[in-house]
Amino acid sequence: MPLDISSHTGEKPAGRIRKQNEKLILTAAEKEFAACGFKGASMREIAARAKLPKANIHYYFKNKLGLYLAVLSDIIDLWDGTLSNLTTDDDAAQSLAQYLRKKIEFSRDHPLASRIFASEVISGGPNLGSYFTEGYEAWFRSRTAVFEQWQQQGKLDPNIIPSHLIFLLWSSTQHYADFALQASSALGKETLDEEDYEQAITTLTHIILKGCGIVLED
Amino acid sequence: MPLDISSHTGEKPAGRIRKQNEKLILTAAEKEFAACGFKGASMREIAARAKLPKANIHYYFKNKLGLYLAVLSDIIDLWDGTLSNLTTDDDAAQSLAQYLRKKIEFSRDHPLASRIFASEVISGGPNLGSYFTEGYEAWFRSRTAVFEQWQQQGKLDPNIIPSHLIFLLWSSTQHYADFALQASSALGKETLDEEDYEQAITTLTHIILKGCGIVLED
DNA sequence: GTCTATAGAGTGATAGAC
DNA sequence: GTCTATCACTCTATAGAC
Repeated sequence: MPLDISSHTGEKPAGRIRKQNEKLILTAAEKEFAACGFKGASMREIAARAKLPKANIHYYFKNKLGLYLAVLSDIIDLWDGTLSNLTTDDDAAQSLAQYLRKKIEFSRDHPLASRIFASEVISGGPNLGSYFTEGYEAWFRSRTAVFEQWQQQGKLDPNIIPSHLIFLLWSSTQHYADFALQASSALGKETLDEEDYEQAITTLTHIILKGCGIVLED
Repeated sequence: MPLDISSHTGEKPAGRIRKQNEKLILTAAEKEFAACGFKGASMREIAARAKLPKANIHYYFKNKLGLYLAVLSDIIDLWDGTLSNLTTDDDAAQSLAQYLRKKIEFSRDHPLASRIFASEVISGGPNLGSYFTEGYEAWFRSRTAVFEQWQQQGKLDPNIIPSHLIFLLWSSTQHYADFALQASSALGKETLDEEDYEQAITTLTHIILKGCGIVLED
């Protein structure tokens, strides 16, 4: 049971209950949206998963889209702060290796988040609003710029097209969340275990760093 | 208009109409299932896309699941015959390069198929029946065996774990179908063009072959 | 083979008692 | 803040006229 810190933060008990229930609902919604997509998800099922009456969901969240966007924005917040952290100053080898590890650990620890985002993009992003239109290209260019500088400094194979390298970093790591069912089935397991994730990190890091003409000293 | 060959094949005109309508419905269903997932898709919308009355869909296909499975089995048929074609006899460099090209061209030419399969796996594969359970592990092992033989013959870096290399081949190529929206947005385009796909093939081939310790002579 | 009309279950959302 | 009861709508699927 978590420690009650409401008397220290000045929150009303009511606010505490609100946060608890919102958390319950968000967790339930995450599972349902990951399993069924936005259109396929049902508020009835979310309520059942949260073990709350259906009307309570509508008390805390305006409607289905509002709940979905709340889940999705949490996910996008998590997304930021990984690739955005890459800067030119960093050591190319260390940076790439760390990025691959972080993303695979993210796939292991937040598979539902990754799947909801993937479902949304696959279905054409009808609920992403202006996420991909406003400033996305500019942000992406600031990311490719880091790789271009590394290329100019001779730290990265100049034959590689940075944008496609980024797509490779994304796809190869997210795969362990989105296609975990296929991967575990292929390996003859119920779920991927710690060793599988470590082997994924090792193999991906090896192939991509070597393929990019980078040597990681240990 | 396609040439009428029914008098040569012995098909009844009725059979011809059946095939035409089934094709219309399957094409419409493919778009709808890719955009909404299985649960989110609606037979009403599929009928509208096919420009047929809703009841006609049920005349040609038993129910929603039957139609979905028809679409999905077409997709899985397409899937086979790519990785399955890899054999030990082949030249490792040529084989991998060809595989990457084939899969990216597949992502370009059949993005909807890739997305439907991805949606199904992401949502936990509730409609895949025994696809992942019966013989899938054995089939996958026969695929990793090819890479292991290459390793024993010194054609492939022994540090690489074959199963994770296969996951990398899958993920990096399918990404161009499933995440086409994100990729095109990042590049500031409406859709990916021929040059993008060529650059994807070039970059992926370069990184993966070099990363695997394989040199592709041209 | 085609298509209208509709049954019957499930959907998101809300009013109103507690 | 909670939750039952219900509304209006959409869903899949089918019966039955043409």
